[in-house]
Amino acid sequence: MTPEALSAVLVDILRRLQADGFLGAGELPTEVVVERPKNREHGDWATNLALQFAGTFGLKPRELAEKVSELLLAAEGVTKVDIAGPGFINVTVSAGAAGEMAKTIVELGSVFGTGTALAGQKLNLEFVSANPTGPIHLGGTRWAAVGDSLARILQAQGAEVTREYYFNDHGAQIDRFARSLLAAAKGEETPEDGYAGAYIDQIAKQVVDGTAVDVLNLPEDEAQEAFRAAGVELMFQEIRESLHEFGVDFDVYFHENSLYESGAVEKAIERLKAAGHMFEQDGALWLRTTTFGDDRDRVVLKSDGDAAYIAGDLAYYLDKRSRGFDRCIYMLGADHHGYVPRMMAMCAAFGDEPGVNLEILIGQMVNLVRDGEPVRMSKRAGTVVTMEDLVELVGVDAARYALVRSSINSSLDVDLSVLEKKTNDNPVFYVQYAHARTRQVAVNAASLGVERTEFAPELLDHPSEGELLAKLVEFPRVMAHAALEREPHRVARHLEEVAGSYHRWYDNCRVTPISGGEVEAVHRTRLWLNEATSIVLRNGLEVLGVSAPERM
RNA sequence: GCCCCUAUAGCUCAGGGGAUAGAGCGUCGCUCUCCGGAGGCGAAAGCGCAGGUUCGAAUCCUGCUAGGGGCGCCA
Repeated sequence: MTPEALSAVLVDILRRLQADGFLGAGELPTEVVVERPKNREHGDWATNLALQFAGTFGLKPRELAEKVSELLLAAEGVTKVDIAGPGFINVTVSAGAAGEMAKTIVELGSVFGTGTALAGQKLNLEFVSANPTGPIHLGGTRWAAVGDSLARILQAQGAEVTREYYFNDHGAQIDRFARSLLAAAKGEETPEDGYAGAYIDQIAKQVVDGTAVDVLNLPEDEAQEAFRAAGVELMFQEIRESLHEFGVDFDVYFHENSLYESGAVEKAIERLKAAGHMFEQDGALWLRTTTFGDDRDRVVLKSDGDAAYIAGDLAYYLDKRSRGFDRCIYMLGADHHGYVPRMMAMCAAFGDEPGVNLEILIGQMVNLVRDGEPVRMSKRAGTVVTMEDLVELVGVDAARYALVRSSINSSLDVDLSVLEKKTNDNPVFYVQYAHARTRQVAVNAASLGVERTEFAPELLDHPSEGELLAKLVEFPRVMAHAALEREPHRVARHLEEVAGSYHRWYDNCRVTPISGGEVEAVHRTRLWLNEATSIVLRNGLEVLGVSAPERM
């Protein structure tokens, strides 16, 4: 029995009580909260409906609870109903009713855990968007892991999702990057405000080697342009490759520069002018973001005529909307949170609804730690950790899992000393091991002639089976919740619980008979449960971008 | 000064207003007669402080303290 089914039964009971006159006039809920009690001894499911709705009908919670309990006890599959505390209703279902889910899950297979919570929505999810002036660092790596998993989770709820990377190949930083490359190629010192590091030397060399003309002897500005064009392209390729190795492939790599070349920036500005949201002051053109709650207005075109960074964002947002995205989700690092009010103001200035058409997720920083002591990331000290470094140290699975299993609202500490030891104290192994175990149990079962030829759910009556089933049944709700709240870490945490329940079950209930024993119905039935667990772990790991190994 | 995030076990982190606050790692015991011990069982150990709302607060609100981040005609 699923919690949804139980909820429906309870709603029906309330309706009957109202029809009978036990409940007076009042609005009935269309669904009620059915939860798994923390304490297993309280039953399989619990509902607080009596506490929630008794007041509506002028009853005491316990009065309502008792009446509901009476009727609930008659429902199919329900074996016991208790009232606890102020009015909780605890429900125990028969082993058969609970066990039935094992078969349902197996039959649903990869579909189990998907839903329709976001059906029909066309979402644009922009994440990483790291500048093409260097490799992706630890912070960007976190957004890659979280963003990609979120995309998968949103898709599993029926949303049409486009993964997008905004490529800032316009502006002063790119000029600095180009000057740095040129200086490196000439063997000169890194310019002030420039970029340094082994990768700069490498790319500089690649540009020199890959260009037909003698770039080093071109006039300064032409040489810089040559290094800009070729260097950005090389950096771009490198970033794309790193992401691909990490299991993250974007549908769209959007080039900021294209917005200027196509005239989209001017059009966006014209539109805001026409709407009366722009004004000139001190020789610059401003967007009056204070109209929409920002704490100060923002310059769009600087007094020297150059565009400020936000100019590109205006055009970019309009571009996304014109491509049919109902909702544009941006993932930004905490160092850019101050950008949120002006973005929301921009959204409103275009006549859209902030928080709906434009949604911004702020992720906190990743800190580097060594032996418990914070380490400042510094190129000079050699403590910069890139996506590639992390993958090399711990592998994609462990890296992605570690980065996705925490809420983005919390800053994350990554301990270098732990990574360097390549220890196995990462929870990903706990989950992966459970999956591998389900597969090996299946292999073993097959070799001993245990098959899923029959299914007698009432035999799944061990407490550890009830616990495991309850965890498996919760999976679709966890997935839906993760999608709606944009919180992929919930899936990882749930898998850890499933793995724990599975391990406990494994220690208590054998799928294959001990040597010499007969294969019985209970073994064949347990094989269904083993398979159901396998499916949940696999489906969950899939959306996290982590492999589900057959063996480890 | 203003804005955002955070404060939960020795460490890293979970905890959609509900019952006895959880996991991994670490520490200390126990557990292999047969499906993988990368497992299981048990123990010690915790909600920063002070108010408020509520039948009920780790969760919501206010203040304080501490930590991280941000407040450009930079990107």
